[in-house]
Amino acid sequence: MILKKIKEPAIAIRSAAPTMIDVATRAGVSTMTVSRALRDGASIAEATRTRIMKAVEDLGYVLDQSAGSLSSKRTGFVAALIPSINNSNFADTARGLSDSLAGSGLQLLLGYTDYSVEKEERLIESMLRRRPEAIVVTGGSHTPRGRKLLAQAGIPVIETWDLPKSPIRHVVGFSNAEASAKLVRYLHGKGYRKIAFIGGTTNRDTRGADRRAGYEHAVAALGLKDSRVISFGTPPISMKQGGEAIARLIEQWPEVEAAICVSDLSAFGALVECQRRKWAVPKRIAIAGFGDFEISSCSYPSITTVGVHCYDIGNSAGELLLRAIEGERAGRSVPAETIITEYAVIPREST
Amino acid sequence: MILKKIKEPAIAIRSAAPTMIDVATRAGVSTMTVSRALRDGASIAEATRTRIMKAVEDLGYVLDQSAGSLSSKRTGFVAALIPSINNSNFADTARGLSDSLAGSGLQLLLGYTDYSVEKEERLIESMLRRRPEAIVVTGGSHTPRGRKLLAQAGIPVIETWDLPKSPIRHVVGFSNAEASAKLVRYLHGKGYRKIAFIGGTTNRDTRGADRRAGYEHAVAALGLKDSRVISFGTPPISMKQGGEAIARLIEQWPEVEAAICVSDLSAFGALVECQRRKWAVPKRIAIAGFGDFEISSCSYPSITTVGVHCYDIGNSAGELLLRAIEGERAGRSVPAETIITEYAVIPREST
DNA sequence: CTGTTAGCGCATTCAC
DNA sequence: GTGAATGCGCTAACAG
Repeated sequence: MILKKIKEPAIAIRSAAPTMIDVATRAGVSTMTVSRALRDGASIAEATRTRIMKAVEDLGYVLDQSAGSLSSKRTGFVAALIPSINNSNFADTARGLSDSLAGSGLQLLLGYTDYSVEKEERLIESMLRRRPEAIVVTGGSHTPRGRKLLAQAGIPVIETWDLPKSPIRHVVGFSNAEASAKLVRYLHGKGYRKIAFIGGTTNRDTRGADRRAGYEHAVAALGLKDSRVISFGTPPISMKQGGEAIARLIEQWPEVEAAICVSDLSAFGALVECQRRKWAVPKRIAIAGFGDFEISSCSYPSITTVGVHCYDIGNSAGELLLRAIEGERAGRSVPAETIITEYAVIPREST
Repeated sequence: MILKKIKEPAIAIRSAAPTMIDVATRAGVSTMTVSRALRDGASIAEATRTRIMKAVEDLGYVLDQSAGSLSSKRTGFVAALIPSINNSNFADTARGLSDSLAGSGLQLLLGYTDYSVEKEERLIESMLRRRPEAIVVTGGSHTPRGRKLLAQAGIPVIETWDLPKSPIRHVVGFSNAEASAKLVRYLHGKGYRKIAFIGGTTNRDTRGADRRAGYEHAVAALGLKDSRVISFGTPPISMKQGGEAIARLIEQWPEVEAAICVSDLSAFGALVECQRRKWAVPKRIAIAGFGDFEISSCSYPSITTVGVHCYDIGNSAGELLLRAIEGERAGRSVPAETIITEYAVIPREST
């Protein structure tokens, strides 16, 4: 893995970083004036400000925000927990969140739970130690202690990507079960009757589990007698696993006409496996995914999926959170809000 | 005249979060003892500790780390800047970094530059305000001020994903130009002579620019007279753009035999476009990518690429940074280190 | 527009 | 094993 290491001699250790006092002394003002000059919006004589900025420049001074936030009781942090940083859906949500925070002076503290509520609990605690001004979590499933920590944190809490039965406070999400059911009904409308579901073995990915539940519910509601569920591995689900799963599926239920995969990544893996085995898609078997990843629009054939507006989930959460923070600051009581984001079946070539 | 502020009794309804004083009072000890109990390794009577923990539990107390770090001068932050959170290569690096930090008590402060050195400069400054104990950046290109900020920060600086000519301090990376050249030589060895390069129009993505430079250098060195470069769009490069680019390539230089794409994502887009247009890959045209994304091993045909150990870059950076932090704490002078990570051409079906 | 005073909540340092 | 005094670097609140 590591090819070679090159070491160079060390240089002298530098002296302690300059503080605001150093800047104030050099500019011949008080620290308070420096503090004002460094924020925008404060009324400062232009000459004073230039003098201060010069001192800042000369000394290479950088404001210490941890000290500032101790005093102002505003850390400028917003915490967000997502299951995985390597999943482009959640990465999009993080981007949407980050974008809506840009300009507010709030910085995102990102953590990933690896689809584990235990790891989430630990992360919640370590995040709260940083005194974030709001916290965004993925999903509505938490450990009892995690839930308690969130509820007692005294900051806006937003659960995303789901519609929890008893939300902690705010929610930005959609029903994964309903979205999945909608996909089943779409396939049914296209004439497919023997529809299977491919997902993970565990319920660690609660959204995946909800999608499976939605599938089973819809299949039953449509009077399609048998539900066919193939389970494979633990999240994060990979393309490769999707390929293995579809092979197992066809082996187990050769009559199957369509397969819904828990995400586009596994759908793509399934699609490619079909191509390798010369099973025509959608003729021999139709394939649908979930999430509208870039790959499902780019593959050949392109993959039918459910578009879930990942970016918007993050973006709306960010805006909601800004409103909530501002409201609490102004002493207003902020009502709990649930924002239901849109989703839509996107028909493509694979079905 | 003296204004007297009367403090409300502790029994008052307090919406404010409990502090260590509250815990200490409740447990009948001093704050110092609480502080010790909350860290591991301190010598505390077991009975005292249990009493304190009970008080913590009862009050729902959570340590305030921003206050702690002001006093201890250790924030527990490590800053990392990556170009994009939506690129699985950089997400892998972030994961590697985060994993190597787990257990050290250090928390990752992630920022993404959107491939812009100007945005990077702003991020460097806002990160430094948080007084991270080390900072990891992607690449060796920075604005002059960004570079100066990094150099003067007084903390370990690690540049990754590249081998800068004059590094700021530590480096964990590889030569993108050489890796790209190696891919050219591999294709040459397979008999290809008319080799093209597909990349972005700008030099914003400096790693992409290096790969193009490496391509041109290798093509010249091998005596392949013409270099064929197709440029499209700005980073982040998408699959779709790869598809458009290959169409333009074939139109412009119909004789072309092989195309190297700046990343696997554009390579995949190119591959799919060829399939749509019934251009056999690799028969009509061979395609190679860069980065060994999951998709290049999963697609059909699978895509020849350069594997670059993204996770290891982050992981090694994390370990290096832990050594450096520990060294500086111990007063040792830490020599500048350059860790060159491996890369390898991974031959697959597309060439 | 600028300065003074008084903490923010914790950990360091030294006592005991 | 525990406590008291002190200050980290900054900003709120007020005075001028």
